[in-house]
Parts: sequence; structure tokens; C-alpha cells
Amino acid sequence: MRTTYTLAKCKNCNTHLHSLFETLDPKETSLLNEHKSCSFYKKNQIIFSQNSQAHVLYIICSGKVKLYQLSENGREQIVRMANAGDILGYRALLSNDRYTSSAETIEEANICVIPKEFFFNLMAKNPSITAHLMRILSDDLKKAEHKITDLAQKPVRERMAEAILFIKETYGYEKDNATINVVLTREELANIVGTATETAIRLLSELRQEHLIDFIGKKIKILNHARLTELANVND
Amino acid sequence: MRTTYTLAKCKNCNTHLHSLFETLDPKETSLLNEHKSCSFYKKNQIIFSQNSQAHVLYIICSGKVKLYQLSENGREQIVRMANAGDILGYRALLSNDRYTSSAETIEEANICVIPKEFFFNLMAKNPSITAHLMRILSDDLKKAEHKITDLAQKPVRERMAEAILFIKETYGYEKDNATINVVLTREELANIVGTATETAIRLLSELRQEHLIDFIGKKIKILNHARLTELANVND
DNA sequence: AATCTCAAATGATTTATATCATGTTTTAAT
DNA sequence: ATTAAAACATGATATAAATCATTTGAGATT
Repeated sequence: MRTTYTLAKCKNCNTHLHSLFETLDPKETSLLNEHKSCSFYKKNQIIFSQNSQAHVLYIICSGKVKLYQLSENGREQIVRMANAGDILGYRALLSNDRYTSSAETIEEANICVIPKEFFFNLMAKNPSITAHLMRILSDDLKKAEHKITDLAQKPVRERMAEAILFIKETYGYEKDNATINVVLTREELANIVGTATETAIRLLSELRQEHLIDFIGKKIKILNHARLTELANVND
Repeated sequence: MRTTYTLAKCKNCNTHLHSLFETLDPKETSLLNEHKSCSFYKKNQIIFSQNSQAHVLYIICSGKVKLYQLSENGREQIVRMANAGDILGYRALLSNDRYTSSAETIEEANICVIPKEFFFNLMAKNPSITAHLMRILSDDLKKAEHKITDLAQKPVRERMAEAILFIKETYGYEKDNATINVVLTREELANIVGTATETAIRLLSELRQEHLIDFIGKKIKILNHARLTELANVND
């Protein structure tokens, strides 16, 4: 079932170029390369599961990942979306906690892994890594608290518009400068927005009829960014 | 309007005993005491406001604080509750960002302030402070993401039960081991839960009629913790 | 003590959104 | 190519929760 191939040479993934590790000196860089191991993940493969213990730090060399929580009623709520260059599993790792969300690829991915001990060693020697991590955590927290307010106060339509702008920020555009570079099912989009799949489908159809967006295959093309922003009702 | 008295001696607030600073040596401790300044806040006084720039770290010596975001529609969403011993303003400080929430006392409070530069210096010299802060951030993030899933998936009734248990965790019991040691208006509780004030009032009345809780003055007394937990539908 | 303001309570009504149901289209598997 | 299984679409209905409206109560102010 789980076809994770370890890449012997890890040639495609320049982990050391990751912003988190850019301050490492050559010696540390080669040490890092010795300690890391890289794997290939197919689409919709679980990287780690909610409630399991964290032992490594993940670095996405290529591919896209969703982080979601499974609630008691069994429905999935997406709490973060990650792209190539992002790291995963740091929250649990840093507070020596179990994972509070599951990570799953939404397309083929190459993902590197660094053992906890080695990573903590790196942190101890490189305060810039720690500072960078605090930045990431602060940023995640900011986004999460913003989402809390949204969920509590905004109607679904506004949240959908905001979600579309959010995935655009996370994954960017194709060469046409309009089509968002990620494939998400309606259900996944619903699980970002925090709504029922049918509602998400209806809203997307509406937005298309209103010429705010269009569908290019499975991808969303933003036709009217200004009105979408207006609809999202954000002021930052 | 703003009656913030600076305490000359700051005798009531042993900032250095705060867990964040417990590893400081005597020299650093006295330096800290020189650099900090303490103020008295009345009930419902703003400590800092959303969108303003962060220059200091706040430490709550005594009193209770709510952190809330004001959304476009003007309603307030409480994103965190803080108690004596907690620190405030670190998210904005650490990512050199503006405040994304406002902080306001919900009862009289004494709050100390440490200048940004001095605090960053302390961090640089004391990795344990950094580690501690990362712990706090991770924990905040965990709670925030849990709340996202709650808001997206749970009915108000379950969220209300969870909110009651949450404020109990944050502020603890009175000597009777049942009454939660904090005074919140129905509106504030509604702004924690993410619902309308009327709905919050109705739910609280229901829960009292069902003998899960009772009201002791303005405080909530938990009569049946087990059933409240069951109702909250949490599994952690 | 009387007034005023804010908080709490409760009923009536509306509305947004979930759920249920069913059909169609696309993608994957045999 | 054929079948199966997801994903998408859309209508009808139900319902949770918001909003509107009014009353009561409690704490503050004159």
C-alpha cells in the first residue's frame, strides 16, 4: 500500500538551500546531508497521522501537502496547506507532543526527513534556525487566529472567496498569471472553508456565473481578483 | 480616560519568578528589574490594540486578560484568554509585526512591561527562554487549530460546553472546587464560543436547567463535570 | 431614593446553510 | 472497452442558529 521509495542520492532535493538552513556552514551542510533521508510519495499518501508521536522534521522538496484534523464526527478540517520548501511536523516536534493533525500529499511529492536529535542539535548551534522557526510559528498562529474569527463571523460565501485567495497566495499562479497552480477537489475546498461539499460546489458555480472565477480543468482561474478580494471582505 | 499608574517599586510583581525567567542568574535578574516597568490597569482597560506596532513584552503579574480580534463587521472574537503569570504581545514582537488582536483586562490587573531590545538580548543569551517561547507558541497554535476544527464542525451547544471547560482550565476553581474563578459576561462567553449573545444566554440557561452548571453570582459553577465533558465531545 | 444604563432573559421570526436525494460526468480499474 | 467508483451538480427540505423585539433585573450615577 505504502509505496515510499527512499532516494539513495536525494539529488533532486537541495535541502540545504532551504531558507531554514541557508546559514549553515559547509561542514554542517554535509552533516545535514548525511543525516537526512528522502522519500517519494504518491498522491494522497499519508506522511504522518494525528495522534502519533513526532520523531523527525519533514521538508517538502517538491509537491503539495494538506494538514487536516479529523474531528469526532469523522469530518476532515484542513488547518494548513503546504508547498515545496515548507517544513512539516515542527509543532509537535518543538513541544514534544503528538501530532494534532495528519499530513497527506495532494499530489506526488519528494519529502526529506531529519531526525529530531540532529535537528535539535542544529538549533542549539544555530540561533538563526530557532529565530526562523519562531517566525514560522508566529505566522501560523496569526493565520490560525484570523481563521477563527472568520469562521465565527463570516458567511460561507466570504470565506470561500478568502479561501480561493488563500490558496492563490500559497501555491501561486500558472504562467498565465491567473490560474491557481493547485488541484483541489470540491470536498477539499469545502474542508478548507469549513462548509458542506454541496455548499462549496454551489458557491463555486455561482462565482463562475458571476465571472469572478473560471475552471481550467480542475484548477481555478481568477478572473476578477479585485471583486474577489472585495467579496472576501478582508482588510489586510 | 486611561488611568495607568506606574508602580515605582513594582513590589507586588515578581517578574523574575516567572517561568520564562527562572533560569536567569542574579545579575541578569537585577538588570531585568531595572528595565521593566509595571502598571496598574482597571477593569476593561485596553493594554494594546489590534494593528498597532509592538515594542514591549507584557507580563501579567495579577489579573485576567482577554485577547480579541475585531472583524470587519465590528463583532469581537476572543482568540485567547490570559491569567496572572501569562505573557502577552509575544506573537507580534517575535515576528516584528503589528498586533493582530487587542488585549483588554477583564478585571483589575498589574502588568509589567519589558522593552523589546532588552528582551531580545535576554533571548540571545538564554536559549532556555527561546525554547520556552517556542513551547508557548506551539501550544497556542495547537489550541487555535483545534478551535478552527471545532468552529467548523461542532454545534454551538458542544462548543459552549467546551468553552466552559476551557475557562475552567485557564482560571481554575474557587476554594469550593467547583466554581470557576472568573467573571465573564454572557456576551464575552458568546465571543469565546463564536455565537450570538442570545444563543449563549439560552444555552447557559438550558445547561443550568439540566443541572450541569449553576450560577454563583456572575460565576459559573460546574455541577456535573463528567456530563459536561461528554457534551463537549472532546477526546483529548 | 430615583433614574439610568448595561446585562440577562425569553419569545417570535427569519435566514443561512446542512442534509437528503438523485442524476450526471469524469476518472480510475479491470 | 466496460464497469466501477469518485467527483461534480442541482433541487427539495429540514434545521440550527441569527436576528429582531420586548421585558426584566441588577449595578452604577445623580
